[in-house]
Amino acid sequence: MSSIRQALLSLLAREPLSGYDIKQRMNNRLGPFWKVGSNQVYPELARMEEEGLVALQGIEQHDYRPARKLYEITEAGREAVIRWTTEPGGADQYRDDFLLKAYNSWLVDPERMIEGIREMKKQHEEKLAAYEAKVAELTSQLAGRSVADPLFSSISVVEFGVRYERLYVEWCEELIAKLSRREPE
Amino acid sequence: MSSIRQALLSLLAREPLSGYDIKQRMNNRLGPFWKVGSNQVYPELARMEEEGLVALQGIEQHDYRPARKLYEITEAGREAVIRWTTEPGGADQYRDDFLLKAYNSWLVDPERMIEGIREMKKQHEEKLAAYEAKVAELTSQLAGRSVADPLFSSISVVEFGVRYERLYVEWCEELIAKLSRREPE
DNA sequence: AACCCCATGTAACTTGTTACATGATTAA
DNA sequence: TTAATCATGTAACAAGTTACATGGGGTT
Repeated sequence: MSSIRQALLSLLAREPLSGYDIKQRMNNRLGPFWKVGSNQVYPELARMEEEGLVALQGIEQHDYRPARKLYEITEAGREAVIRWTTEPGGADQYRDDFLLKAYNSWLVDPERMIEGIREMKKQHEEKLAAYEAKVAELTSQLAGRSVADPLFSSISVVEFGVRYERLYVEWCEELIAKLSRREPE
Repeated sequence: MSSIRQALLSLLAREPLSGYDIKQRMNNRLGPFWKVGSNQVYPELARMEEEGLVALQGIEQHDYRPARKLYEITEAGREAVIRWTTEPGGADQYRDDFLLKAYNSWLVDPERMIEGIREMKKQHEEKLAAYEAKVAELTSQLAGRSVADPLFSSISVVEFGVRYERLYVEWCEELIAKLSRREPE
């Protein structure tokens, strides 16, 4: 059930990682695609170690730095991810504050609203550019890979991101067009 | 900050409603677009009444039924929604469990994965049909409305839903195509 | 001098989910 | 008879957010 547990296991199924690594992948690599705090990562790793889903592979100690605890997934852990991945589940509900703001646009001065939409559009354009770059980067690494390589899965996910951001930007443009048609300066 | 508060106020800005009404609108009308439990609605309404954002308009008593408490938004409440709607905010992070499952698709037997994707696709197709019907229904009510009518805002939001579900279905189709190319029965 | 990076973790707080409780009426 | 609808609400739990704590080394 807990989605964070699944997220951690999904990353560890690919390579051994430390708690810090995991946090970085989630918060930076795929942009704000999935954010977590250290409070969620470290205790969850400890719990999963107790349950035998992950195991401490070793501790790296670089002179002055704090110890780096590398975790690897166990066979039980791998089975758990596979079970979760194949088990049927309902579609998640979509939720976005800005849609609620759009729902209130009738209450607000159109010019003001347009400003806000433009700002939101800009943010999604930036994400779009980042995802597009990521797809290009990953695709260039594709040469000579087996068809069962994790890279194929990664690309599909980032491609979703590209489409999503594209949709968002287009929708913003239409909203702006509708509102300006109504209120010609 | 609290998004439920904003959601309640956004609905009450259009018409007086009871807690039960609000729950219905969120959970049924726009499908699982925004789900809430009674535990969130009723206490939040009480809190907002204390703070003067909403006011009890009256209590309906239909013979045997439990009393129905109708709330209306106050001037302070309306100002609060407008303030929130126009204030700048960062893009929400997108989060969907099924994307994480797709990220794990390399781990899993392609045929099994395809089954799961088909099931997910079906669910999104149903949502798509529901949103499309909703857009048609709302559009037919448009005749003779003022350009500042809440209906225009509603349509924009549901249109987002249509596009989103469309994107999701298309992405599922591509995923299936990619996986079957790899594993011809 | 002030801040960011690495790397671990804890504490306090706010949200959201699931289940329960009441109780009459109506539809399967 | 079983379940659903209306209508309010509470209790217990799970998940997520923000802030804090440590501490040396590097960057501006």
